[in-house]
Amino acid sequence: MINITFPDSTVRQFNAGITGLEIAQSISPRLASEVLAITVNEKVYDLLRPIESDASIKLHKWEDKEAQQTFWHSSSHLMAEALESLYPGIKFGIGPSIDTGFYYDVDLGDKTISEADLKKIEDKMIELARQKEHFVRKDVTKAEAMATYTAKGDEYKCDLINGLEDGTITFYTNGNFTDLCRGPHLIDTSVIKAVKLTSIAGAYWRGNEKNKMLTRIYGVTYPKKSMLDEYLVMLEEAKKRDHRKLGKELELFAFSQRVGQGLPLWLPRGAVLREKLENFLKKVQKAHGYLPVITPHIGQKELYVTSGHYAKYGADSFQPIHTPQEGEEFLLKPMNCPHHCEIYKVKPRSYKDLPLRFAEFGTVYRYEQSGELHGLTRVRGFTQDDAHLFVRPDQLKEEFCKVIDIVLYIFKTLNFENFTAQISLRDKVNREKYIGTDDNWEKAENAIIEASKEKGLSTTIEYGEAAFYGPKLDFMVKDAIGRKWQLGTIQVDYNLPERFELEYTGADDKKYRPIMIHRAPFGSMERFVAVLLEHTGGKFPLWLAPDQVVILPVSEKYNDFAKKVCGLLNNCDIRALIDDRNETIGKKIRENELKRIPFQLIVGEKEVTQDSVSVRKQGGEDLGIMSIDNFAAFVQDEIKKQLA
RNA sequence: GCCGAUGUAGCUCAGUUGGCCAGAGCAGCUGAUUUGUAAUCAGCUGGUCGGGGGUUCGAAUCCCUCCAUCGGCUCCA
Repeated sequence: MINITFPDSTVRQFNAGITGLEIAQSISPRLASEVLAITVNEKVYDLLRPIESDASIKLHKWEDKEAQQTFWHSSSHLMAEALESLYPGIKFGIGPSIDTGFYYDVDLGDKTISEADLKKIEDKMIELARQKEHFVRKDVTKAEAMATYTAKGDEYKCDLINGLEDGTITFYTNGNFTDLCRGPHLIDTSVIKAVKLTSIAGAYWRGNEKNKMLTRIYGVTYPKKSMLDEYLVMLEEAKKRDHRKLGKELELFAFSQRVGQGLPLWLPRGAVLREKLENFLKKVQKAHGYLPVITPHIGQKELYVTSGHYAKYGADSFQPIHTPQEGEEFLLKPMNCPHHCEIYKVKPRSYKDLPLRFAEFGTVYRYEQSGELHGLTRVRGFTQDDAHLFVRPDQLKEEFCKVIDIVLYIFKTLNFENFTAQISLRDKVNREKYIGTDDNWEKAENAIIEASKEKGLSTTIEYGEAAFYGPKLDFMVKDAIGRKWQLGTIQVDYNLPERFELEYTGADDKKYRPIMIHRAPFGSMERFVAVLLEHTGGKFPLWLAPDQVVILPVSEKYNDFAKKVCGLLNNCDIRALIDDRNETIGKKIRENELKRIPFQLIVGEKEVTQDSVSVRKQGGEDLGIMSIDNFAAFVQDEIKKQLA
């Protein structure tokens, strides 16, 4: 007999060799029919894999990530089986589950596959799924595994097997398809009811651009047709919210081939939006003791040689600008920190001066590969809401906490309710790519971990994700339709103070080295606006909306009254404008609705007589007739509430 | 940068296998209308069909090349 511990800590005894499915059956038939995977001592198992010794377990239904991963991983094997039957001789790379769905990398030889072929593959998958094919696990020796794939002529699988340890290799078979695979898998294919192959793309074998490019087929499957439909609706919604589309429609930003790819042009409405965001953050920063600084867009090459960035990124950057006479070399600044270090150095600093917090909305230029550019989220010229804090070692944690406070305040104000923080540390093994001493790294990593804990953040730790000069804390937000975005970042840096020989004088009159914190709560103005657009679908909070109120005269007769209303509102710092085109009121309402202007004021005969306005909220809600003063007070009150 | 796809008026899109002067809706302009909560009517203007080169009697359509965009990959200080 073995002891099985359940998530609620109860312990029950079973015969050794019991399976997850049998445990579920012992609880209820319903559970047994819904369970998709089981975690045994932190490892996800097949439901039919025997459990031989004492273990703590958790059964997973669809709602659990573990169940979805198993489901999608099995789906990728199902797709592979369909592909093999439709394209004999096809070779397989890897086919994992991903956040939503799965993919499989395949080598079709001289055949090609296009979007039009996906339907055929989907149909085949459904056909195979209905045959209730069991996923059968089999332990194999390394030699056997190698022999199998050598015979099959699949060099990718051979490559994978080479990297595996003998005794840990397993095959899984479903129907006519056998795959090298660690598992786990579903019991059989019959639970896969709905299939959608979403796209095809090229992907290098093992992610290395020197290797052959394979064809990657993406797909997603669900246990119910309705779930797939829901997912497809979400995708449609995401398309509608695409910031590139909204940015164009709402006239916020544009790109010009003549100006250059990846170089956004901010249109008047976008510029207002951006200015509001900047002012909002400036106010918060002022309250937190930040000092504004301004630095040039270029700097001598020597500056970046000193900072170490030139050695690391010089070759992949915009190349130096040469002066005509003296042969000097300047670089477009790829970051603001070296400039801020020089500001630190303009005079001797005392321990009493610290922490020093230099803030700048600094525009930087980075040569991103052309295939990487994407709307406002990945550009070649962008403005960071940057600041560098120079602190004493005893202030590090406290300052870090304060920065977290600012980030949290911003997220709250902009209604990002769902966020997590990712702590990025050094790779555990591979350490040659990082600069700085082990001792300093450890101190910095601990400061981040402690500060996050103190602030009660829900964090994940990623090894190997740190910047080359220090560990960092990144904030990931979930937008209105559940997609994850990385926004703010806080980074500890022991390296630049060293390279720039930054110092302060201690109470004992000795010289000490400050620690630097890089931080950008928005990340960049471009990226933040993009995420905000997709989060809100273009319906910005009132305080941010480029135009807050539009006044719609019912006919041209009321234009003068509209002007008076507009003037009064503008005097109250409310951004109002008049739509005095010679159009029907219906058309004006429609078009201003589409511009997502928060309030529409309809003025006609009735309003003029009563010296008042009829208020329509974006979306159609009728707030009735109000005096101009009351409306202004109402708007100001709403804004105050949003910024509280 | 790599693989694949796309590029027709300011915007969204038609344009059969190469064949008269390249089309529509919206936007813009002009006029009529003076409007009450999501599109008033009419007329007009607007295009080197992404750029360049080629094949052909003839190219938006076929080929080459460059550019840009989109989906991925790699990358992201």
